[in-house]
Amino acid sequence: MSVASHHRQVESRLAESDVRYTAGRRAVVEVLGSAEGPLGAAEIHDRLEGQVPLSSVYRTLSVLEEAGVLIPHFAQKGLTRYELAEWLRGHHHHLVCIQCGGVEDFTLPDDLEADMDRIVRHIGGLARFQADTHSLEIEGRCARCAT
Amino acid sequence: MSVASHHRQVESRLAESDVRYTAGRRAVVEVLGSAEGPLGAAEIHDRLEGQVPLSSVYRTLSVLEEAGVLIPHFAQKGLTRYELAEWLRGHHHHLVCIQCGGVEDFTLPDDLEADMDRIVRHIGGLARFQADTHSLEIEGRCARCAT
DNA sequence: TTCCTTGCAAACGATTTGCATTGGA
DNA sequence: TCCAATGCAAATCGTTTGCAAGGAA
Repeated sequence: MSVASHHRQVESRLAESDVRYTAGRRAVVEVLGSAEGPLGAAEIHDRLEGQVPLSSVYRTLSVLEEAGVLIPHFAQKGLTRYELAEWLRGHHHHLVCIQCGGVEDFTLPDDLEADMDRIVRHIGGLARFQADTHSLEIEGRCARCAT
Repeated sequence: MSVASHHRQVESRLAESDVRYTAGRRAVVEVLGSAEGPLGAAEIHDRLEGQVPLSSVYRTLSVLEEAGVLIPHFAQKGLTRYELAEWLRGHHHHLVCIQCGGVEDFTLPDDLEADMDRIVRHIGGLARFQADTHSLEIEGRCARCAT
C-alpha cells in the first residue's frame, strides 16, 4: 500500500460525498499512512510541523471519520487517536502500553484470526446485539517500558 | 456476589494500603456493583442524586483505581468509564454501541473463552510485548438503537 | 492532635465552534 | 460567483487540583 494509492482511494471515497481532498487533508492522511499505530490530533499536528493549525487537524479528522476513511480509538484517558480504516490499511489489532500509553498495531496468524471470527460470529448470534466490527486490545508493557 | 460481599472485599483491599472505606466510597462501589456495564463519573454522580459532589466522585474513582478495585475503560471519546475489577466481578467482555455509546457486559461460553486464551498466550509469546490483560470490545448496535 | 477526606471553586487539557477570510470548481 | 475549507480566538466539556473545613483514629 503506497502513499499514492492511499491518496487515490481516499480521494475517490471523498468524491462520493462531494468532499474536497485538499492539501491539509492529504497531509493528515500521509502522516497516518506512515505511522506505526494510531495518532492523536496533537501528535499529527506535531509531525506536520505547523503546516496545519491544530483546529484544522481536528476538523480534518472529523471529516475523514465521517467519510469512513479514519477510525477513532480511545485507548487512553481523554485522548482520541485515529488511524486509517481497515479497507485502507488491512485488519489488525492493538497492543496498548499501560505505562507510556502508546499503541502499536499487530496482526494475528490466520488460525488465531479464525478463532476470533468464531467468537465474533457467536456474538452476532446474540439477539440483543448486532455485531459490527471487533477489535482486540491487549494491554501490557511495550519493549521500551518493560524495564 | 452480593453488595455486602463486595463491601467486605473492597474494605479489606483498601485496608492493605491504609485507605479508609468511607460512606462516599461505599456509595460509588454500590452504584458500580449494580450497574449493567461501566459507568462514567457523571453517570455515577447522577445515580447518587447529589449525595456525593462530582469532584469527590472523581477523587473516589482515582483512589479506587489506584487500589485495583476499579478498572477504567475508554470506549467513548473524552469519557472514562469505570467498573469493578475482575477479581470482584468476574471475567467478561464488552459490547459497545456505536450509536448511543452505551456499554454492556457479556461473557463468552467456555470453548470460545479458551480460544481467546490461545490468542492472548500467542501475543504473550511475542518478544516485543508483555501481555497483561485482554479485553475484547465488540462494536455494533444495541437492541434499543438497532431500529 | 494528626492525617485522611471532603467540598467548593478555579485551573487544565483536549476538543469544538463562531466568524470572517480564502480558495477551488 | 458560490460554497466548501481554513485560521484564529473564544467557548465547551470532562477532569484535576489548591485550599480551607470536617472527621476518624
